[in-house]
Amino acid sequence: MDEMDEKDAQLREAAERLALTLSESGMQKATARVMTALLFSRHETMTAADLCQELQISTGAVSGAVKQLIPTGIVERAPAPGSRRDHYRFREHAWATLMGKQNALLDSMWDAASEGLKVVGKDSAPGRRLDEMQHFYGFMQREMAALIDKWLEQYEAGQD
Amino acid sequence: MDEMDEKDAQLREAAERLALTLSESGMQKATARVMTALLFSRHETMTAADLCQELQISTGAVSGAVKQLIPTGIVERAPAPGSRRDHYRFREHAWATLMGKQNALLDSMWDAASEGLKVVGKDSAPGRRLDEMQHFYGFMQREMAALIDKWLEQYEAGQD
DNA sequence: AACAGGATTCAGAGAATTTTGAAGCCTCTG
DNA sequence: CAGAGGCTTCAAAATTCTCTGAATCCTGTT
Repeated sequence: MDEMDEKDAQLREAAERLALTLSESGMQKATARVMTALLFSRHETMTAADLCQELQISTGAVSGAVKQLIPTGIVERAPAPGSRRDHYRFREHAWATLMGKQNALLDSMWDAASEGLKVVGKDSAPGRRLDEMQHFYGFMQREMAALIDKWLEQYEAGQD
Repeated sequence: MDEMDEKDAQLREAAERLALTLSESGMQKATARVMTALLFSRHETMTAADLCQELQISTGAVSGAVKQLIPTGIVERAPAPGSRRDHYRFREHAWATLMGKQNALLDSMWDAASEGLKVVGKDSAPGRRLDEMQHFYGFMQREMAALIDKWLEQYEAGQD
């Protein structure tokens, strides 16, 4: 029965492909690989040792990746009675959390525009550009937050 | 009258700060600096030489940055009758365009989830995670596109 | 309280990405 | 159609980022 093995290989491959995409958009490679390994894993949770083995990276790399992943809310430590090892798990609603965090960038953009407008006033060339920018990011900030809530609601409702 | 100079300095500083933020979220540093220089510039347009001087980078770096910025729709070549140099300009509605492009990432996420679900089925551990993921990104794809349209409409209306 | 298993840290090696600078190319101009 | 100006390209240099692996720290067990 190596049909299972083949499926596992496909799963791991899909995980690696996504990790590559994510690292191309700025995420650290080891971090992305740990994240997708947990996402595509057959297991409910994985230990640092599991991750080392599966990804062929050092314990230090795993530790660093986890350190980034936990505060962003994508991964969490799972209780594992009777085990001294930490068990990690992909967190439920991680995507909503992740997108919410990205809104911090929207804030930065708004702030930057605002900063510029303190100096120049809307009737100048940079003023016009910054005014549009501020308008855009102000709008996005508000609407994105609402959108995430809307998704959560909708998803929870669908789960019944 | 060095009040002007001081304001210029503040403007450039704000530009550099934003460039730094952007480079921290994955954009190439020179690219980010060119972009913010154009955004915060007092001038309507800038030439490659202007950018070299202001940012203290090589012509090659400017050329490379522009090469990235133009296809993404953030910057455009501006007609400049009587000048042999190319003039670059921050594009109107660049933000909406930019965010639209980022939706390509949402597509990738949806695809990755879909890929995994082809292998495992929703009743497994990875299946449940991937199902939520697919649901989330499918939702976001649709709603984000709508949101950008809504902003454009609203902004155009406000301009009258 | 000493030990053992495991997580974390961090300096240094190594890899990958960026930038430079100069050569080459293209396009206007006279 | 020769020359000048300016843009692009690209190999090499520089910088930056990332990973490793060993030392250290922490925590629960005997």
